[in-house]
Amino acid sequence: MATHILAMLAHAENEKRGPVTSEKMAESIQTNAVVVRRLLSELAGAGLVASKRGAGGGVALAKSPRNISLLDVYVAVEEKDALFGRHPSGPNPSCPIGPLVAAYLEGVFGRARSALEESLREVTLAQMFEDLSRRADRRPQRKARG
Amino acid sequence: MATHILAMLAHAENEKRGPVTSEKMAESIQTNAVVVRRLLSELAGAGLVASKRGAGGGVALAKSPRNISLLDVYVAVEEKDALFGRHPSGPNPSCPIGPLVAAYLEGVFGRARSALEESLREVTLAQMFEDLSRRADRRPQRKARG
DNA sequence: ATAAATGTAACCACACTTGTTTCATTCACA
DNA sequence: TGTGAATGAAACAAGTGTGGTTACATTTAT
Repeated sequence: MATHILAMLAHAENEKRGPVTSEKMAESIQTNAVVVRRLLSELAGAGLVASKRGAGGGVALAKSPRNISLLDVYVAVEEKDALFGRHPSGPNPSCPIGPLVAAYLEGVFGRARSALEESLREVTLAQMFEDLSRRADRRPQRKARG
Repeated sequence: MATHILAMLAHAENEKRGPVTSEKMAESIQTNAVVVRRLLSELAGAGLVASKRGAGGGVALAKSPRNISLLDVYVAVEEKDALFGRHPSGPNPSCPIGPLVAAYLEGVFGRARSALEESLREVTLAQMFEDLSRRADRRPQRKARG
């Protein structure tokens, strides 16, 4: 959803329209405006978007889409949770291998996470937007062009 | 937890002990025996463990630990969920880029997932067990050797 | 002033996971 | 053959996380 929002903002910027309201975006994403604003709040906290309050206000990208990577989005929105589950109970003194297994898996999944983040870092919003536009052009068989 | 269980089973096999009860394992993992059995049920469904019911029964590895990869475990236990969140609402006809963004991200995250699975495939239970044993040997400063 | 818009808090609904109890079933063994 | 040990599975409670909704304070252009 966050990526969808940013894609819309990039699109708006591309067409030199003004700031977009959370209402409009919620309509497009088919969710509630507050949900959008919750995400926007996280994105704003990461410096990716800037909002203008009051009438005629709305939200726009805070940086060039060339300077926003998917990693930025990922970190802003998803980074908080552990991504891979471990068992909740703490280490058991009677079983010394418990923490060892945990550490081992942490290593394996940690490397995978790093690789994921590397590949996300290499894709910018501008890049994705361009890819998407090209793909949309190459597929005119949609019933309505909206 | 599943990996912890399998490590214990590998350990039991290594010491030529009989099948291990879910009760014992629950004690070591510090959780309920039913929780262990739930995991064991998934692992058994994947052909990784075999259980013997009745008195003197328990669970043992169904294959050599050299033929069980961490990918097998991952697939057996975690594979069902999407691992990366997408928004739940279906595609919106009024916004043609929605599904495109979703597909794009699916591509990016799909590649990451493949890379993770590749790296998991290369680590066998036997390998991990050996690494862990060596690490445990090199760290004798634990209070009790349990 | 008024209307439009964000920002935020509170609450509900839903799903998922873990933990727990309970019961049926299976099997070894005396 | 009876008893106890063990798995298998169902049902339920509790905690957590997310999305949806309402409500309201705040800001701002007109």
